[in-house]
Amino acid sequence: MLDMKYIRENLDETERRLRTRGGESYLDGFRELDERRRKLLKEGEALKALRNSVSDEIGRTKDKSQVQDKILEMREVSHKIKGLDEELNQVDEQLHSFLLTVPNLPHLTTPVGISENDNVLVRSWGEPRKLAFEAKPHWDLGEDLGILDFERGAKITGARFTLYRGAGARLERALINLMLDLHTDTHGYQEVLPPFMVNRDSMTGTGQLPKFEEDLFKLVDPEFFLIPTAEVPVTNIHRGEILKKGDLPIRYCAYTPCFRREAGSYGKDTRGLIRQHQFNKVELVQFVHPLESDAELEALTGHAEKVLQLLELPYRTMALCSGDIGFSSAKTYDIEVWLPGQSCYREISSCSTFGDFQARRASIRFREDEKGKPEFVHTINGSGLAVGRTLVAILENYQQSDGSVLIPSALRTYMGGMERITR
RNA sequence: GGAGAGAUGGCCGAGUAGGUCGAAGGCGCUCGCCUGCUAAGCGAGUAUACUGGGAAACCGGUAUCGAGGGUUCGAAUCCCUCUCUCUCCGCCA
Repeated sequence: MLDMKYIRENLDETERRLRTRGGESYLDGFRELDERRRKLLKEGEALKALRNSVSDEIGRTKDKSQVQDKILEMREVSHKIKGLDEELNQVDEQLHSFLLTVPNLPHLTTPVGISENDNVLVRSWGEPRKLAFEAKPHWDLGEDLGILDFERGAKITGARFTLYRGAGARLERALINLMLDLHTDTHGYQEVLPPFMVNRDSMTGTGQLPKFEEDLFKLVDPEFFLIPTAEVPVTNIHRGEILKKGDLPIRYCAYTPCFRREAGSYGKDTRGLIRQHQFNKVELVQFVHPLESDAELEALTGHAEKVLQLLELPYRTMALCSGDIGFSSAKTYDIEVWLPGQSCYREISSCSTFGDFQARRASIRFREDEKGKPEFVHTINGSGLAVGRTLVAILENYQQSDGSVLIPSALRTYMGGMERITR
């Protein structure tokens, strides 16, 4: 959520920056609602002040017969107040739900552009492997090796669900452990294991709701949502809290499964593990001082990249342009891993700073000093990494001409010493 | 699922025959005084949001005692609904 006062005072500038996201208009109607709200507020509060002081006087008068006329008068005033309050509540609600649907302002360093074609290459690491034979896509490798069972997954649940078996299941688990160990032991994150279902307030706090309900799996009674990313429960750990300056930065990492409806992507990536309704992810989440967020985003992105370096998987890091960043994001780096089976780079991590956008929605604040006013923290997060896609990258990059797959050396202890997956 | 208890400021905890309660008291914290170490003692301060005024320091108004609604001139206090927490029973990984 954007700061109402900031919008009020910088309406044109804000609108201009929002439009770099590609939409037509974002703030139509704000001015009218805002002015109407303040008018109603002023009127109602004046009447309440009157009522308070007269009621006080009535209370101090022993002989109530002397103040009968005032009681009657205040009855009228209260009636008026009630009407004004109702009107105000309506306007408030309109304004609030309006603000909840306005996306974040792009960061000043976010490249301006329309689509993913305008994203900017920041750096690349490793050489895309040239295999001496025809590379197989991971779905063929996985089925041939008997470690990925797409048919059974579809039978058990439906499309975009997969059954992992044997070394495949073990590899997924090994990756989760490798990532968690790296981030906790060397990058200084605290591991948390949050609930996988959250309530509406949590989804609103991080920005998934109210706008993107159709992307979520929802339970009806009680009304809970399956998390689409650990960002949601982990960021909401501190919803409604005022943190101490000394607490910052707070760094959490969490393994969770993620559940996404993938509405609107029918027919896209229908084969293999790339786009599933349920996938595993290790997520990095930080609560930082506003002055630190830019630097911490760089650091966090580096933490995610480190996983790929350990696994010796070639990747590149892209700065997403204003037209391609997500609703809540101010700035996003995507890390894309090279997939020889498909001869392309695919997103394996997305690292974003949200500025105070989520913190304002979720009311996560800190005090600069003991007596200071609470200020909003900045939140940043990123995948470190998407586990299923990492498994895909390993299968495709480490495949051998005989159809077997070598295990990257960093992963072997986690695989009980296994060096190669064979049929 | 059944029965009961409860939700007050950073924490603990008063306040329920409605008015002087944004809320006693204690702890914690901040600042000052005092004390030739640490400690103790004394004094003052110590919620948040919105809103009006002001360059600012700050001053005023309104709201908030789990959430929402109701009764009333007036509600932390009365009524209703909901949420959450705790205890006991049942069930269960």
